[in-house]
Amino acid sequence: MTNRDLIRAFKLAAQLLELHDENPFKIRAYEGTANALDQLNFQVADMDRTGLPDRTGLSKSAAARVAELLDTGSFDELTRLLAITPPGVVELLNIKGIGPKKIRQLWREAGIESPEQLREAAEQDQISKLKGFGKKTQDLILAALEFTSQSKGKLLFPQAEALATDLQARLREALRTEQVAVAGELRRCLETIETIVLVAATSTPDRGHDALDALEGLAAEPAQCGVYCWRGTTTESGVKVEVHFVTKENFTNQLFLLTGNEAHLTEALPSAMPGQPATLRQVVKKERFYQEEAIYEKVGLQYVVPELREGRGELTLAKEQKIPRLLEDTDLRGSLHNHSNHSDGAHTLRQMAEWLRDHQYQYLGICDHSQAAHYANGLSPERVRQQQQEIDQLNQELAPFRIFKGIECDILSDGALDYTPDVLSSFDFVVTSVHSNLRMDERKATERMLRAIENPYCTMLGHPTGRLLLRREGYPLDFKAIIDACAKHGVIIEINANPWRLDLDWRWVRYALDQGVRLSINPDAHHTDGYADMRYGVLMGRKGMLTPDMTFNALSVEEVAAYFAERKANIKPPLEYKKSLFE
DNA sequence: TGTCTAAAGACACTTGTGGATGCCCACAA
Repeated sequence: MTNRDLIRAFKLAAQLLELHDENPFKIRAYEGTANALDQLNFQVADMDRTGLPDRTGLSKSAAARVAELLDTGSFDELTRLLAITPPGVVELLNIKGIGPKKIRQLWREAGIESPEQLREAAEQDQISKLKGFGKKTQDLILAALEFTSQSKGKLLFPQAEALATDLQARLREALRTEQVAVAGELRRCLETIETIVLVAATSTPDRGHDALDALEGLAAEPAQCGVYCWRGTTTESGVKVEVHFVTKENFTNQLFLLTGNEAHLTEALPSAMPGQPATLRQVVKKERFYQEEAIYEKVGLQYVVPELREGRGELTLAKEQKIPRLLEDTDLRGSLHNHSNHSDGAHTLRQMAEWLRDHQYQYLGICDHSQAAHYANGLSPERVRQQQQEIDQLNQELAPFRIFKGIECDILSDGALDYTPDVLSSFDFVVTSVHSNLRMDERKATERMLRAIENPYCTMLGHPTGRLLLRREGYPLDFKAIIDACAKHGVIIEINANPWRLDLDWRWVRYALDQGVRLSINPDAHHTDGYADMRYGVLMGRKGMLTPDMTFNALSVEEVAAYFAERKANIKPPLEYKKSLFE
């Protein structure tokens, strides 16, 4: 059981207490425990139970509940609360936009006990008639239900990858072959995965079937299966699994056919002569290959890596040998946009810096939350000053490693930044992000963001849409206008590498590059473990053909320092920005 | 629930915002 699981349990208990209208202070206490656990920089499960309160700073009874969770998977109060709540009502807690109080009312007054019943009632216009609800809330509920149902049966890339790796290992063992490969969406590194596709070379597919049928957590769908194909779903997430059994000789051809999307495989080949195969699929149907490179070579194309096989113009570029050398993990020289325990991170500045230094990176950009983000312990100007002093000291000690003074500055509702210019000018760089008022329409959201981009102190745009994949839709934006403005004002755009975000969406990367906008792979790490997410950002960049020379944090520490210094030197504060005319 | 000051009982809520509804609920990390 990870800290995440513990946090989830305490949050659930708090929500259930609220649902049952219990003591508000008790609710607070449970939320407090969840928050306290969130701040820890070690896994509670690894610790000696008797030392829990001392090491975690939790109260005795909270620590006892944590111990109970670790031992039994639940605690008394949580078990009691779950027992008196219909499972469907617990499910309602996952719907964005309605909280425990509204759910209590839906349950007690309208007898709604599941998302399905809620949908029916909303569709029949019954919800809008309840006290405290109206037409808008009803529409919001329907939209949230729709989003939740669309997210069903899908996994984030890392979750799907872990599952696929496990399946791959099991199949390798069962079939006694190394030739088991991941194909499909996962091999193309899509941000969310609906079907996990594997290809296995074997002359005994029945053994593969037996192995898969015997796996716990996997349910076969016999109607969809054949001798050479096993299909089913994972019981926990509902994500589909598809395993294709092929002969050794057909392995490469099948892997190829099961990797590229339909558009990639059926796009007319730029060089096709009459009588020759007209598409990549036809090429592979006609001839047997042992290397994917040979397939492209056969038709005079540059090799196309799997993550580019989306049918978005890559074949035309391949024809002209114009697919660039794509960004790789090892190109990154530093990590910008990370948090420390000054705001809501788990590690100290020193820990965040030393981790990067010890892993051969040259610099850290620290971007704690700005003052408006109270919920995340955002920094007041005074605390900004203290943090910057600490950074100065650390920089002396850790040189040539360098910590850049940054901030994740909230973009307020009207597009203004969250500090006065004199505070903003104290940073080396400023990442601007939206964290509040996420339900704007496209016009308003775009105007708000444009105003932030035009602000001379804005160095970089953070997670542009605010989306949380499978959990929350981002606000709509006119991306073209946003990217054009970034080009005009020299603003870098982040690819937030947190697997929940992956925002800027990779589908806009090429447009940004074409406008000359540089991108930065930012993990938004709140913990040293979070740095590992940079890998997902690199994958998204690659899907958009991001090159090392257009990646801001592929620059060396000297280049980054020079860039920040020059940009700052060019800021001419407008008259009204000055604190006093007599300065 | 948990902590504090005083020995059982008082007192404490990240916070600010927006939006929908009829005065409060949900959300941001």
